[in-house]
Amino acid sequence: MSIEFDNNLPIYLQIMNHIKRQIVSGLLQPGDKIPSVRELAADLQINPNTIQRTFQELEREEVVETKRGLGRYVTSEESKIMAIKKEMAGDLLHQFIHGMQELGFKKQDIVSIVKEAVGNEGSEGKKEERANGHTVEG
Amino acid sequence: MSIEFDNNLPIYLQIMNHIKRQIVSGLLQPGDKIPSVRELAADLQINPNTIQRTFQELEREEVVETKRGLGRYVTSEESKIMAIKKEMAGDLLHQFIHGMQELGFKKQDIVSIVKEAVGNEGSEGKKEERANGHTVEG
Amino acid sequence: MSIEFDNNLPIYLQIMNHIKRQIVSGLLQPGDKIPSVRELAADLQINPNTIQRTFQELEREEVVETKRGLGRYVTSEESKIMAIKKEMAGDLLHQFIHGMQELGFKKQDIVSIVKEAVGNEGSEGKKEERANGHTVEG
Amino acid sequence: MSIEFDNNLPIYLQIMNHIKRQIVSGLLQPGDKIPSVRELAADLQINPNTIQRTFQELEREEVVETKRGLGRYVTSEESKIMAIKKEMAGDLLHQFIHGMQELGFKKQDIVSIVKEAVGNEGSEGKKEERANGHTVEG
DNA sequence: GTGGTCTAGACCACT
DNA sequence: GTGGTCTAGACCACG
Repeated sequence: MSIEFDNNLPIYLQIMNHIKRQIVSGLLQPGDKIPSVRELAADLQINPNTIQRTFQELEREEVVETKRGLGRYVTSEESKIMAIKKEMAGDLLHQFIHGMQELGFKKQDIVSIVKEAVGNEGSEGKKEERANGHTVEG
Repeated sequence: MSIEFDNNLPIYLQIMNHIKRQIVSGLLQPGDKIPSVRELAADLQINPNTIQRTFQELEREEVVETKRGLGRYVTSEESKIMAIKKEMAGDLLHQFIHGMQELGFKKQDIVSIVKEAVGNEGSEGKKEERANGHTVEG
Repeated sequence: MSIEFDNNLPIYLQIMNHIKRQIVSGLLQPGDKIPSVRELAADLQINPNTIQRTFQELEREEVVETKRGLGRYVTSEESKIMAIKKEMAGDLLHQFIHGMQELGFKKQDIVSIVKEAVGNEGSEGKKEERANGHTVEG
Repeated sequence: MSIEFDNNLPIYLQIMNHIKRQIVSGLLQPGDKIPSVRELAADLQINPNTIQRTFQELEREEVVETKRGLGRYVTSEESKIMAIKKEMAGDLLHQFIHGMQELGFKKQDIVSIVKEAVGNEGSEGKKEERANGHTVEG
């Protein structure tokens, strides 16, 4: 596990999202044990306090649950996980479409840009090569 | 001009993005004068120093230029503006597709979700209700 | 650490240059921790915000890097430091030679003036007395 | 006449220096008439107030003198001009040598760098190409 | 403890 | 009027 951190967002939020994505995508299954604070802190080179905060928040959102003395586990309520998946997907979708429209793109532009992009984005590519060459009316 | 501010992101960054969107979408044309620090500060009820920082960063990105004693102006290099549009669109696109893939969506899912969404999103809707239109299997 | 401040140039720029010189000359080594904002502010009797700005600019130039919650460190990329050394030396050189030529000095004059100067400048001397050693015909 | 302005220094100072250099280098001779405020302002696209200030300062330094109703003229005291030349050259020299030493260059390095530079700098070259290829111990 | 942001209010240089 | 800088002091997030 490794994360590229973005300085404009609190680290604990970034780790939270990372874990939520792992759960939602099935990489972490309901009921799975998640790493301990110390373990994850060492792994990510992050202060344990920050990890602690991450887990607190995840618990508040009922994404993970603590079994005293045993460790922390992904919630086994699959409906909860589905709800999170919908929420996260909805956020991404809205942010994208709304953002593109603010940049002046029409709905049709957006669809075709996405179509084109999923064709190319099989291999990840460096951050700088992202803004690929399709041209749209100014 | 009015902006809904979101915590978690510095105000100066939000105003920066807002102005960049106005430029990229054509609402502010190349060579246009942009509001003065004091004017915008009063308008948005934000401290002038924060606006100053906003403009300073925009200048660093060569989006606006200062004419001493006269005010600030949108860059007249249209190629620069096009580059920013591409960059911002590319960022949105990457963030969306990458994010959706991390959530476990396949490329075809993504395309169809977008298609469906642009059909419904004529009316904006509150932030929380927006993910409801389409169903996704786990 | 103490700096003689010159008006006409912003303080934050003077401190920036001072730190860059310390790095380039080896006084601060790659990877070294640099003083904290509050520490340096107290040390130089300068407002912390001004120091903050100094460091922010140094970071933008990739001369220092921030470790969240830990402090700021001199970049460990030595090639970056060499590049800055070259840039700063090149600036000084250009400014000097260009300036002298604008004053009407020929290339040979410039070389001999420098030769003569390095001979005498072992002792520093006050700022005003320094141009007396050599005579130049109008 | 045209000047590249540097944003970190007041414009009137930059114009002052420019004129002083023209005088010192002989481009403007003792007793020559200098352009009027309006003329120079139009020429440089600068606010007349700024030019006015420039001339005031030059007069304070006795570099130019006003003949009422006739215009402004370069001082005819050649000794004054020589003094300015010495002062400006001394400033340049000190700034250069002192600066290079702060960067960690030894006196011998400085001399050889200058020697090398005057060999190449016959043609002016863009600002970026300045930091030429000679390598010096780290 | 660290840096990051924001507010409030001031002074300056330039047009 | 404009932007640029600086001070003073506050709050927050992170470790």
